[in-house]
Amino acid sequence: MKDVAQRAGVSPKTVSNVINGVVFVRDETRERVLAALTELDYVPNLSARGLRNGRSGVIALALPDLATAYSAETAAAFVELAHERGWGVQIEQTGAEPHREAELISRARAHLVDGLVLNPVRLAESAIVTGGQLPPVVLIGEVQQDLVDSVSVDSVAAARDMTAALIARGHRRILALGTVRADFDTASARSRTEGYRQALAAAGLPHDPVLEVGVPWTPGDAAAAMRAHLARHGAPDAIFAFTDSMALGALSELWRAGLAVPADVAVAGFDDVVEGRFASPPLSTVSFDRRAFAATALELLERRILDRDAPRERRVVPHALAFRASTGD
Amino acid sequence: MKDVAQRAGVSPKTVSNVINGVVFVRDETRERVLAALTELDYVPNLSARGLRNGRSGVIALALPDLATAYSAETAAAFVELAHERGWGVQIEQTGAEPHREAELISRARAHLVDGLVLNPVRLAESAIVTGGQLPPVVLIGEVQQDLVDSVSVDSVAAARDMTAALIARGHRRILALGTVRADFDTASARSRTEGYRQALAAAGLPHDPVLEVGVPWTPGDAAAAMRAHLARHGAPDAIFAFTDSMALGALSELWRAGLAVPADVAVAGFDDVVEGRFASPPLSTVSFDRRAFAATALELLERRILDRDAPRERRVVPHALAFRASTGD
DNA sequence: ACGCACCATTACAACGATGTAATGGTGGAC
DNA sequence: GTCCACCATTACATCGTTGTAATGGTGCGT
Repeated sequence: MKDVAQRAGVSPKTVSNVINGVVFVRDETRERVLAALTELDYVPNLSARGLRNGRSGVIALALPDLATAYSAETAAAFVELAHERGWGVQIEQTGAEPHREAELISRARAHLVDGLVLNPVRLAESAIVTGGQLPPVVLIGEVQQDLVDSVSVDSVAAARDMTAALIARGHRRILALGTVRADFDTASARSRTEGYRQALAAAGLPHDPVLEVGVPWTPGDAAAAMRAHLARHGAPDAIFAFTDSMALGALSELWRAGLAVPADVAVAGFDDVVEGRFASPPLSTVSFDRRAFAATALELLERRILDRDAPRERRVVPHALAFRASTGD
Repeated sequence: MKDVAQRAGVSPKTVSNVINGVVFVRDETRERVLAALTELDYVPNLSARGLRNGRSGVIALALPDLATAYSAETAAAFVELAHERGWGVQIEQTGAEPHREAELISRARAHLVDGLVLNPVRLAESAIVTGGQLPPVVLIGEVQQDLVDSVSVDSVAAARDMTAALIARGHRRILALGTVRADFDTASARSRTEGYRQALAAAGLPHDPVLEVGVPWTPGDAAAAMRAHLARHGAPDAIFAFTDSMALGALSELWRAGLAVPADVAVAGFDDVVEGRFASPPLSTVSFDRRAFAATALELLERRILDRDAPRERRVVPHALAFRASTGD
């Protein structure tokens, strides 16, 4: 900046004023500075700016597992919308480990990022509970917590609705894929299991533990679990996988077993990822507006960054059921 | 830091020395400082550190479209490996637009990121060609260019190998999905189209323009194109989609048309994404080690960051063909 | 007892941008 | 002609950290 100032024959501060659009700059001066700016191909040092005014213009987005289609779509929405607000997005993977979550919060406090959008997996162990100085944080997903803002879909209602829809289509033995298991006990799994059970109860259907298949939320684990289930218990009427990703794994295994979807078994998922839309057959699923979700989270985060003491907010984004061929629609 | 120093009864610089593991610190002093550090819950200001020593410890990863399974797996590999090197990853979406690429290079020069891993889409228009002051950049993907380091898979060979494998399985009319089109002319599309043609020529098979379907690389576009093709020209013997994502779209459309895979039409993809592994039927594809790919890119980037004048390198990561049920394997 | 070497610590400046307060310069009113 | 108001610009300090050079203190050899 010093060089630019010298070239334009003004002080560094005047250059700063031009860059930041301060009003009291004579047109002639401004033009001289702008010329020098482009001639020297000046680029501001954001570390310095960040140091000076306490903002880096970067937020962090932390997801449990980046390697999934769901993460990809979520990240894309956040990056695009954050960019509109002039923010960069630093992306992080927590691997569902609380210590990684805590680490990220430290990083945020390290002023490298102005705020943090965090998708925690377990509540009790979550780093958030450790009071202390919290940077601006917005939680996304099922984990709710008293100290910070959050955005979520009503997973209980969504799972209940989808299960009810399967029941309405005449299915009785509905396998839930991805329910809570001792070694895989997440808030999302709990909500969706809860919704599933509520729908069964409401319809007066028996609750069969065999139909609750606890399994890590990956297509591979889902496929393996389905294979074991089919061998031991035969085919259910329908499968409600708690993520599209697991539903795809289930579809693959059904194909392998020579079972037709939806003729022999109906299948539904959760998330509405693109790959589900183009599955064979296309997957019925719980859908929600990813952009609206991200926009809400960013809105809360910005509010929190501007005012640390703003009242805590908990927003719920509406969901909808998308019925496609995998349930015979 | 000043507070910590005061509490420990030393100067700020000594605190800094303790934090950075400088040798000449008496054990007793170190302990006092460490105690003060934890008592005050000190977190270093990374903007200040970045300003002082010219490194932010963050790199940028720029991909054309974040909302794909391929991007997700790529990003996950980069984030994980970068984290091992102590780097954060800022993620960006270029939308295949050269001006976004140029913008990112500016950002890199703005010292918010120490380097940039860029997946450009078109060569001629790419921002890289505008000489000027370049920050440390590593290109990934097919776009090759003289000024900067790059890592890629040999797409021509890979496409040739896969096409040859389809020919070896007795297929003659092999549809290539995602070939170059006037309004969608990318380096990757060129390489793969080239490899496809080479294999046909090597086998003495005729080159039928009808079988080269130019289409944007998304499952939706692929499905639509397949539908049109099936209606007009009937089913080919096999389909070689230039991404798994398009292959999934094609599978979906074949399912819709009542065509059996692989009995009626064989299908192969490119990328080996998880969703392809669990497609119905599982997708044959061109596979490569994503982690090794990312590791190579990061290695080149680090080298470049440490030495701007290091000789330019162009690395090729090996690929392999994975044959699964979609080609009858 | 003196000086020297060596280790531990400190004072100071600098990284680059920007807020604050002060300065310089111009035009108008009386 | 003088003074004031007001606009444009500048000098200086500051954000938090760390490299450099200087300082202080201890123990050893002679």
